[in-house]
Amino acid sequence: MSHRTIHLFRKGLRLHDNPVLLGALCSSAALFPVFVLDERVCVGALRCRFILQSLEDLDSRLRALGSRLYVLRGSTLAVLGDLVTRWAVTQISYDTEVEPHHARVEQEIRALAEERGLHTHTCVSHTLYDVRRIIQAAGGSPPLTYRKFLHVLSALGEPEKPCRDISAEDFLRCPTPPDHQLAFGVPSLADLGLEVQSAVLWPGGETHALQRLHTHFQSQGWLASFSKPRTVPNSLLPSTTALSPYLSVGCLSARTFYRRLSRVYAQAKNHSLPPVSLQGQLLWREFFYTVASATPNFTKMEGNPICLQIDWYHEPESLEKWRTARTGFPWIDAIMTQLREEGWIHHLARHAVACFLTRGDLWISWEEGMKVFEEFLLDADYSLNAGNWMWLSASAFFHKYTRIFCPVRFGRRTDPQGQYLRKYLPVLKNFPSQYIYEPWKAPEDVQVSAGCIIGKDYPCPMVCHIEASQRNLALMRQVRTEQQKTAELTRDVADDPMEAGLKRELQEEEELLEGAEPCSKSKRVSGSADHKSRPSGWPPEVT
DNA sequence: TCGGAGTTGATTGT
DNA sequence: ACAATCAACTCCGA
Repeated sequence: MSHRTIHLFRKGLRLHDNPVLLGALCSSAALFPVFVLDERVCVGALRCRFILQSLEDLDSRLRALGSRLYVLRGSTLAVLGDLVTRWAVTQISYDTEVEPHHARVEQEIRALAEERGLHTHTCVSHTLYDVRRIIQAAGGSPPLTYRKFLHVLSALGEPEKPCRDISAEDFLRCPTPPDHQLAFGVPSLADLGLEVQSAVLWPGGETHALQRLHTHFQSQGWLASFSKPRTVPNSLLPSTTALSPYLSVGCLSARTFYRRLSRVYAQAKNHSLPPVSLQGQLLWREFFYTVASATPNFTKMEGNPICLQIDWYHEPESLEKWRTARTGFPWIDAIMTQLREEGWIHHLARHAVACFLTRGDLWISWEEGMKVFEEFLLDADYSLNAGNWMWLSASAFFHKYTRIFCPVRFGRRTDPQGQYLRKYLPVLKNFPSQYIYEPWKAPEDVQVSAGCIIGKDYPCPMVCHIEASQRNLALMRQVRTEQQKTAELTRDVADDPMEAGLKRELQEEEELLEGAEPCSKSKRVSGSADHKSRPSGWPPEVT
């Protein structure tokens, strides 16, 4: 076969372990590497910068092999339809992705191919396994706990091996047509109307990804003994690999990383295991991809069958304080600052701010937090972001909601001097360590000599953590009791519709007596005024 | 119906 | 630093 092929890059911005591109090259006399920049690529400026850098890198790696990357703007389908005609294309290749937006585009591509009589070439290479195989092996529905997930995987065996790197020879039979003009170059951030002030800590691209990977593999002992809960959320340099941004756009292949870890484990006397090991982290990624692929409305609460239905508060001002690092809790604000400026924060730091926003303190929907993370995280990912937000808000997967992170003590445990806080919140840098996690408790003279008056130079804490978390705990208990009742009713309906009807009437009567609104469709705790009111005396007067 | 497990709490004591 | 204790929820399998 000698096709004229468009290889559509979406994720998978790499030339190592890229089986679809390799396969397409083998069957092509000409191949056009294409990336379509649509508005979804430019959600946040930091991430957009990262993606543009990744495209630049891909282009220069392709150039080294005698090819070029063609970057176009518009909708994928419209761009492809146009290029197919212009370049007399006979085949389109692309990685199969599971998230709804990408799946929709794939459907459109298949329809286009059908209409124009084109070949398509595709398979999965973003995850360790094709998650459809996992779901099949699990009997049709995804496992909702990690252990069960691992159990299902044990029946599937090891993930597929990464394929060989693509070399110049692979491109020999398909030279770049001479019409690669300025029009197909990678645009700058400014071209897209975006601007970023902060320095580049995580330069995008396969080259950087492989360099970072290489550096980590110099410390094989560290890789083998890696244990996630033991890593420190507030170290000044990442205590984990921080390869997630590269994995998220496929600058680094999860299969390559996994395989290389297997080799290290084989050499090590003993090594850590999932869930805490490094391979365990890749399997967490796989876990959330699997569940997300089989759950409708995975990034929403409503219509999401695995998500607890909660009447979260609608408090735009509180949300904005959290988003812009003005909660008054240095631990929370430092993390949000690192997130906004650098685009990467440690997993446990994500726990801290997510718990604070949702079930811990503010009782604001995890969807709001998810959107903020989507805007700022370099590694923002449809499945992982939503999955972890549901986890942390105890909406799904995780149920021990009585375990609430304390926004003062959690950070202090691993950084009692508050170095991390001083770095990201310089306004607090002169506070004595004793007060730096709760500066509002510092006497006036201490505040004066630190050059930072609480309530003026740095905000007062926006809530009383003890009171808020106790109130939220009670709310959560209520939600779950209500939901349990509904579940019982639903079960009864299946058993005995008549009796269940009676029971429901009785229950509604009860609720009317209590002054609660009967709500037959979905049981939610009412976010009534007494829950919403903040304790009067708070925030404390600044003396 | 009961007991054990669930990726990583907080506090207190050694 | 590590262990025991606290107080405690949901799900699942026996």
